[in-house]
Amino acid sequence: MTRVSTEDWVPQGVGDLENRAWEALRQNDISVLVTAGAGAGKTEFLAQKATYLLQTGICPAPKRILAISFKKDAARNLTERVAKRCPKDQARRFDSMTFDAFTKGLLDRFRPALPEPFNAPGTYQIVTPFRRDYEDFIERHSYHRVSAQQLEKAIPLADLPVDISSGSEINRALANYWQEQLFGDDEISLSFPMINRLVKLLLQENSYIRRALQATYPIVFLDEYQDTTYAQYDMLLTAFDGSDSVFTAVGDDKQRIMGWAGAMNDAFDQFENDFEARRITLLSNWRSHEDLVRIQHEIARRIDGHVEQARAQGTREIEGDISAIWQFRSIDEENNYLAEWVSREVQSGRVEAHDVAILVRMRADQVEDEIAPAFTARGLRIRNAARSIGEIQIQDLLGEELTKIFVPLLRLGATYRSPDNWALAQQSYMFLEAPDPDSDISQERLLFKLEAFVGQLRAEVARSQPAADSAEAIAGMLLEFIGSATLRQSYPAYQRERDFERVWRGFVTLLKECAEHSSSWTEALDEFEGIGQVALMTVHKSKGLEFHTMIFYGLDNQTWWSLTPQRDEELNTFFVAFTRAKQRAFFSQCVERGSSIGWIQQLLAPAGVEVIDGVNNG
DNA sequence: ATTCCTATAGTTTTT
DNA sequence: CTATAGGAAT
Repeated sequence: MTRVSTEDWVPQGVGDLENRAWEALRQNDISVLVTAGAGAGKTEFLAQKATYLLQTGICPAPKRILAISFKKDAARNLTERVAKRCPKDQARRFDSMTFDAFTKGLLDRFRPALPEPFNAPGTYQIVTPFRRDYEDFIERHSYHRVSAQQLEKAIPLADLPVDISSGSEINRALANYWQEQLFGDDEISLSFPMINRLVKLLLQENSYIRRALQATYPIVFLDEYQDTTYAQYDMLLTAFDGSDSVFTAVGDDKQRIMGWAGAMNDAFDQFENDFEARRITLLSNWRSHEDLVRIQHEIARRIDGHVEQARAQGTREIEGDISAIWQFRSIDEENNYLAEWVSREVQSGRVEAHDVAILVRMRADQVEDEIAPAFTARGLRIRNAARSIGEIQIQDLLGEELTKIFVPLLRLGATYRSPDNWALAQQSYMFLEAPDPDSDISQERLLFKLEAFVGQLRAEVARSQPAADSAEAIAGMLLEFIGSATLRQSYPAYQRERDFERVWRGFVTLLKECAEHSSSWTEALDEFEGIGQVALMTVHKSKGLEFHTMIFYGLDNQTWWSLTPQRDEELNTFFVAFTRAKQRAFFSQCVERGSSIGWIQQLLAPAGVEVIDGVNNG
């Protein structure tokens, strides 16, 4: 279709790229490793590179690009950016997904092709075993020389089938564990590391599937590469063994925060060796302004003595303090001050509530209970995106296709004129029903049906006050109209009943909850979508996100017990938190919870970050 | 039976 | 950093 020559191609939707980004973009015959600090636009770079490869025909139809991210947010973000920049038929050849979605997808399609006994028939459930579960298993079978931790660590590393010929106890325990997970219960129970091992086996044993995969994807992107686990990397090597596929990995060693979950220590060196990759470092920071970048550099230098100074490209829009450590005497004092401060900032119009994030080191649910009352008292709501609604977290639920289809319909039901939602509803309905493109009549008929349904929905919404019952009834209407069979056929992720139910139940539950404490349906929907709410999440969850103002809740030696100069990954976590801020980054510390962390204060002091008495300050 | 010492684990994610 | 377990010393 619309093909552009490589010389004529220009970046889409952004001003320009920095020189090194251009260089990395034009490396198409060899693999590249793009290292760049926070806010360098690594994701945008991948979106541009995908656009370039698709538009210039370097990735010609029917070949596709595979982009692998860690988080659903990130994967979706990439899809959306490419969709915005490319015509439909090109954007459709860009497959962006998480590592786990990629492996799970392969497993779901090819499970019967696995060798015995791993092709055991029947549905499976996904489990996330805790340390306790491994301990129970070990105790039940009396493996005296094996610890729960050993077993847990061994699962993602051991190739299948587990070799028990050596007679080592850990291998016998492993083999037995697999046996039990496959045949011990009515239903097969698999954890993500287990799915990874099954897919590795599948790809290793089945050259047909492997070759098909390689032929489909001559180009592979890896986002947040620094957090790739040994198991994931091993699976990738197997999948693309002997292929000519060209890899582009982007990442930042300073943001490596998943070591505890098995992320590689030497990911960058390994990649350079295995893929004969060229390493390119980007220097810009598009997210934060100069004054913040200067502070970030102090932390970055502490993590990596050789790090290059980033070039700040963001503009400072805020007067006064842009970073400080706020100290409080009691938790009450702290909560009230923070709520008051945020409320004042929102009311003065300096920042929108949803552009403020409260980050915590751990236990977001607990912190939510602690601070929410102070915010509610001032008319602000806290959104804990990681809160679980049944078996799904709010942030994941909001990104689901089901939500994207249902929410615009609900909006139409709750308002009279809403062209945007009308367009969205029409678009997804047409996609789901897939009418004959040549038949105007069938398209018109569908539009008519949709209009009639929205009419019914409006009547129902007008008739009922927002409440749990009415919310459930209205959600039921939606599902009946769209049809669960249609939904499940249209999206591979909903094919398994389990996967669909998990999302659907989460949707209904959250809608009910929001309806219960709202006085209008519009308000309920705003709450559902998190509009006008202050985000609360762990640092780990915030990876890859950005906010106008970041407040780190609890910079004390109890919540950060492991933040010591010896544990480098903890400093990385601190760095990730700090670099989420576009304009301002504050930290709160409270004597009631623990004492201050001297060396962090000393690290930040030269950059002008002061310790301030939180209450007498304003 | 009690106290005292030392070693160790805990947090954070992915459909 | 704290909480807790287990062993040694009282």
